[in-house]
Formats: sequence, C-alpha cells, structure tokens
Amino acid sequence: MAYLYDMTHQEAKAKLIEAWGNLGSNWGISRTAAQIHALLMVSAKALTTDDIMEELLISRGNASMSLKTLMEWGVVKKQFVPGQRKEYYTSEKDVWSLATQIAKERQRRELTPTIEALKAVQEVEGESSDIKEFNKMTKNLLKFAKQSDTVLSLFVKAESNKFLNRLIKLLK
Amino acid sequence: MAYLYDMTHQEAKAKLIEAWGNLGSNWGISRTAAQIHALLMVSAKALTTDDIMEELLISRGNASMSLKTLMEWGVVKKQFVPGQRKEYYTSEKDVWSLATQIAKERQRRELTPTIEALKAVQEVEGESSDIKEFNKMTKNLLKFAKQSDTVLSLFVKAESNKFLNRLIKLLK
DNA sequence: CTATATTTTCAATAATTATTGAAAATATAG
DNA sequence: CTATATTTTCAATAATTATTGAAAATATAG
Repeated sequence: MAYLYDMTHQEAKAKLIEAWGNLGSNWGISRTAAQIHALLMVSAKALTTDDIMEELLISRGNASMSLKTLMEWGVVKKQFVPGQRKEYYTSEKDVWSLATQIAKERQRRELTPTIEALKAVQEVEGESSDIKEFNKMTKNLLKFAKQSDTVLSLFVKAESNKFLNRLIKLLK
Repeated sequence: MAYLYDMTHQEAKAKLIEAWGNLGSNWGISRTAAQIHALLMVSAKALTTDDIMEELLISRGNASMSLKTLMEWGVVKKQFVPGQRKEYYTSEKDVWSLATQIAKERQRRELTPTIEALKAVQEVEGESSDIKEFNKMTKNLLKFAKQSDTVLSLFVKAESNKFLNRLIKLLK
C-alpha cells in the first residue's frame, strides 16, 4: 500500500481530513463525522465501516453513529454492492450539490425555528422606550431572517454551478 | 418594574433570548454569550455587567468572559457614560451591519484557514485512481471555497440594505 | 430455519466546553 | 497616594458532548 510517491498522498489526505474535522466542529457536526465525510469525499471507491474504522482509528459505534448523522445531512449515501454482505458508503462528490444539501439542512434546523420564534414575539403592546426598541429590533430581525430564507431557497433550487458563477460575474 | 401590560413584554423578551441562545449554540458561540447579545439588542439603553447578571442569572465571571467574546466578534461595544464608574455595553442595532460583522468573522475564522489547507494539499503526484479522485475533489473544493470567499467579501464590502435588496429583486 | 456476519443501540466513560466564585488586577474618586 | 469600586482572570467544578465496546438487533447465506 505504501509506494514511495504515495507518502505525499497519505500526508495530504491526513491534512485534508484534519482541516475538514476542524471546520466541522465549528459547524455543529462532530469532528469525527466531518473526518469521515472528508475521507469518503476523496476516496475513489465506496468504503465499508471497517475501512473507515481502520483509517481514522475510531470505534465501530462511533463510525455507525457518525455515518447515520452524515446520512441525515444528506451528504453520505449507502451504496449497494452486489454480492457483498457489508454496507458500502460514499459521499456526494459534486461540490455544488454538497453545498446545496448543507444549506438546505441549516435552513431547516436553524433559520426556520428562528423565524418562527421571531414571529411569535412581534408587536408587543406598550409605550415604554424599551418596548419600542424591542418591537423595532424584532421587526428588523424578522425581516432579515425572511430575506435570508428567500436567498437560501433560491440557492437551493437553482441548479449548481451556473447560478453562482453568473451571480459572481454579475457583482464583480 | 412589572406593569400589567408589561408581562407580555417580559415574556416576549425571554422568548427571544431563549431563541437567540439556541441559535448561538449552533454557531460556536456559547449559549450565554448569545443570550447577552439578544438582551443588549432589544434594550433601549446600554446595560452594565450587573444588569446583565441580574436579568440572565449568571455569574460575574461568565458575564465578563461572554462580553469579551462578543466584543471580539465585533457585535457588542463598550459605551462611555460620563460620570459613571461602571462600564456600559450596547449591541450593534443595525441588523445589516450585524450580519456583515458576523460574516466577516466567520470568513476569518473558518473560510480562510480552510482555503489555506486546501491549497496545501493540491496536486498530489501519482496515477492511482485514489490519487486522481483526491486531486479532482480538492481542486473542486478549493474552487468552491474561493468563490464563497469572493461572495462573502462582496457582501461585507457592499453597504447594507441596498445590496441584498437589489440582489433579491434581481433573482426572484 | 440455523448459523454467522454485520450493524445498531446504549450504558459507561472520557473528553471537551461552560460556568462559578473568589482572588488578583485595574481603574477611579477624593 | 489611599480607599474603594469595578473588572478580569483562572482554578475548581458542573454540564454537555463525544466515544467506546459489548450486548442486542438485524440481515444474509446456505
């Protein structure tokens, strides 16, 4: 497995996995789950739970739970391999649908509940300066949250590449 | 302090603080810090550490540390009040500069290091299918990260309201 | 259906992160 | 400068989250 020129590949892979793990832990996904995601992204073939355990030195339970989370996020899928008893896992490889999928999940998990909460606290009765400030602020926050929601929806619906590319050119 | 009609205000405030705390804990900011931020956002006047401790029932140390974090994020500022020994704190009230500020911080903390890591692992030597897949994937990830970076920069530079409003109209 | 491989669940534990509260540091009044 | 108010730091502790590993559940071969 360890060719001479392969060392660089192994090192680069380790670095990527580390970086992705760090990013993930800033995003509410566990470090291990993010690392599994990175590993699957850069693997040409689908991997089994055992492959993952071996490469990342994690327990079976951890691998199982993390894969479950990643599948809930919609970024990892089981792949059917004929004649094989074990399950094989792969990641979405198209970076744009990956981003779309993540945006969709965040919208569902964060934006939607926040919008609901903001709606619930709109327009409190009263004349004190604190109440006026409260109403002004929650109104603006709701407006902003709704706009973000619209933008995200557009992003999720627009199919991939072309959309943001055009957008970037438009604004440069 | 507790007028009859004020109950609704207190309840609404509590709800907002709770919702913001939840949101914050999905964003790598501590629950308490996010709650302090919410409290300051909807207060007409600047508050002291003691006001905050009393309202949120937290310790002095916690209040001090959380305010420090919020100031690092650039969303809370000290306000000078003449003739007062205590420090007064306020939050940025303009929702758009708030969003801009947060975008800027996330760019600095997450996007920039990720881009650096991706650059470091580009173009590994070798012919195996795994190496080819690795190179393809990291290339696409870097491209995507750079594009995101550009978009965020534009967002941060463009001054508030007008920018996104026009954008939304443009894409609807 | 039985034997075996494989995956999932979950209580126990480890690791990490948040919080307290008091001591130390700093700032201000006089 | 001294006395006092105020803020910050930080070790100890609490709370939360991640991880393990083995038992239970499920799936497949034959």
